[in-house]
Amino acid sequence: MADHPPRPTIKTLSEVTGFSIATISKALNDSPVVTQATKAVIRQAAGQIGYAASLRGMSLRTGRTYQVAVLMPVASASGFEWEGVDYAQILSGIAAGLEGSPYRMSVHVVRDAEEGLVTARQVVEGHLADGLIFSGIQAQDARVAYLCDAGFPFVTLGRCRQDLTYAHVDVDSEWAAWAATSRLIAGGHRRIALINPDPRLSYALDRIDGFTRAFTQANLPVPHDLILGGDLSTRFGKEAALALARLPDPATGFVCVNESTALGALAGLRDLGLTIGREASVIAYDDINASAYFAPPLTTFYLPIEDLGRQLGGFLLRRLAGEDPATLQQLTRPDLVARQSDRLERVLPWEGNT
Amino acid sequence: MADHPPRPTIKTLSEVTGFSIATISKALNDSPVVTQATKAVIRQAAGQIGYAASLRGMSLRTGRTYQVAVLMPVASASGFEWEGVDYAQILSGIAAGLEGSPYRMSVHVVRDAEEGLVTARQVVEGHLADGLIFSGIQAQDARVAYLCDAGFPFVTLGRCRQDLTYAHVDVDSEWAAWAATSRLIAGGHRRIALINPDPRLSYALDRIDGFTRAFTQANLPVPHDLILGGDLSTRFGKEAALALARLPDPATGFVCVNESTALGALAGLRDLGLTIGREASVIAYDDINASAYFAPPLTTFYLPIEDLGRQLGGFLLRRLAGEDPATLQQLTRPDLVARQSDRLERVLPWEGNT
DNA sequence: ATGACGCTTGAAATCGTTTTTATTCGCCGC
DNA sequence: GCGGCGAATAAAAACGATTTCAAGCGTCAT
Repeated sequence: MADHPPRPTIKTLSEVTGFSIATISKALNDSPVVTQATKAVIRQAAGQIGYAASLRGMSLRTGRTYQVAVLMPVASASGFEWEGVDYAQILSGIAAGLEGSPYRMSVHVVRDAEEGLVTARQVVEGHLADGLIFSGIQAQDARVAYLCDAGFPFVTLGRCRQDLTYAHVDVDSEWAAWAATSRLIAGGHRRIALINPDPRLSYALDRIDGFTRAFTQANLPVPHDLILGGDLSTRFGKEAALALARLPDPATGFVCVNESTALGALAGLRDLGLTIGREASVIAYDDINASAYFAPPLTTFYLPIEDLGRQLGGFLLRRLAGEDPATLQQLTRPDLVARQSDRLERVLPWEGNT
Repeated sequence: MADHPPRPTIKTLSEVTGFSIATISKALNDSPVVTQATKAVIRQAAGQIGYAASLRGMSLRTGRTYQVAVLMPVASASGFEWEGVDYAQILSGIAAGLEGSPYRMSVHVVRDAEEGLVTARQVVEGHLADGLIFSGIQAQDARVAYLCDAGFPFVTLGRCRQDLTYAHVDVDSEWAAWAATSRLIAGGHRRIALINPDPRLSYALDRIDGFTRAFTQANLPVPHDLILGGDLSTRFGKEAALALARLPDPATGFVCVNESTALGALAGLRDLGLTIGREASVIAYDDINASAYFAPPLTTFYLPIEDLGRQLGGFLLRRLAGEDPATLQQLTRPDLVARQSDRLERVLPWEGNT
């Protein structure tokens, strides 16, 4: 079809300006060995003919790719169930964090942590990218260990429980679970369920820790029998809530890992004829702002994941610039968004943070 | 940190086997000029030392990048509102469609169609990828026109209304809107609202067409005043439903563009004290299977978007292999998933498809 | 015997950069 | 007047592949 004029290379620029390609290269990379006057001339000419260095050529010579690889987990639930994680927002955040840099983002879909390790290996050994971002960190995470060992720049969303120094961004799940549980305890609940993700995930353990702390602080026994782990699907939320509300000593409060499980829990409790807010309460960690429209609107702990993505991108950029990973670690607490009743009849004031 | 042995290049392989790099290259690319015996030796050696061609080198020489660029629209609604489109599923599908090929996927976040055009230009002119995939097609779509003109391989999710031949995958929105509207008409509704996306989008027009056809087929006046376009957020769904249900001659049936607007509509109608299924009915196009858990569960038209993604990837691969775009066009009808009542008191049997 | 012709393989050019090393040139000091 | 030096630029090598073209070498016809 339509063929374009060949795009200018450094050679074109060399012919136009009369300087050698070596000088051009140095000038454009702002090397101190070339005079200001020359630089000015070359830059002007470059702008004139619309020269932009070929990433291919640069890449071959320098070994850098100017790409950042993101390992995107595919929904782990079967049958295209909604899992309530808007990964697109994370990607959007990462892209925003990368903005202004020459780095582009490539996405590798991975089904689970093992496949993530394989892909990470391919990226590192095949030099497919200069840095890596991934999430779904497990308590013992082989990917983190591998990348630390390989000395490859990466940032994770989540922290593993191994003693390794690496850049990461995380939600303070221990705190969030503690706060949610405490709130339900203050609301009069004693039988509180924790609807949790896959127990291999590091933040699943964090949430159990926070859940446990809330009970021990209140001098109450920890209802270990009410902790259930599964995928993040609405279906799991519903099944879990049904099972827990049908126990001989049923759960009345539900701390859900995210909005899709919370939606499921609401559906399950409704099916049992329970009135949410009176006979049962649901509280969730919220990342997509949908709980405000549930019936009833839910009290949640909210943290927009796009912000996390932006941090991930920014951290990786700084890591690529050589910054020490020990300084690139961040833990964020979500905000409480109090909505419809998450208390039982005996309503007590809630004590605030920390 | 730990430094690896340098990974083998074609030169290493040349030294190992004794053949020249030219022969190696041809052998590995299965060129007919090299004997089977030689090929076997070279392949064996390649496997032995774990040789994999450097994409960088290949890319520089051939001009191909072995990358597919995807333009991912960032949520158009402000404030991280949920828009009910799980773009990650689309990406996952695309990756699945690309599987087995050497192509990798790079994602470019775009805020709107104009930015999409700019990015498409960059991709084409900067040779950042060999093919392009994007969605959010407008009736008059500058990106489609540009890419057709440039002769650059691409596949879109959605069709524009210009007379251009290009590869695409689409949902039959006209049919879905017709079927949903007809179903509500058959259920006794006369004041039916269409909660639609941005009217510049091609499928927004398709939906209006289907909506209109349902009324004209039933010899009823088309309620043009009940067509509202906006973003895909739950907030918009709620606001639209509130406005439409408060009219002097209020809407009783609601055909929603997706599940997040439907969730909003339910919330709005609930706020007005209306009982869904009796005083008002909501029906939606469904892509993430969440409506089953709404209160009440919604009747929807369901099409898993991951399937669409897979088609997109597969089509692009065939397009890159030189296939005629005219043969790479597909229109899929979503499946009706009948759930809780979407009828008024006067219940009529629904007439089936077509 | 010799030249042409297949058939297989090798040498060299090429893609567009960066980086190392070499060259040019003016100037200063002795 | 000449060697040396510093500053600026140029030349050449390298990155890792593909592709064009040449070379070697039997075989066969003349």
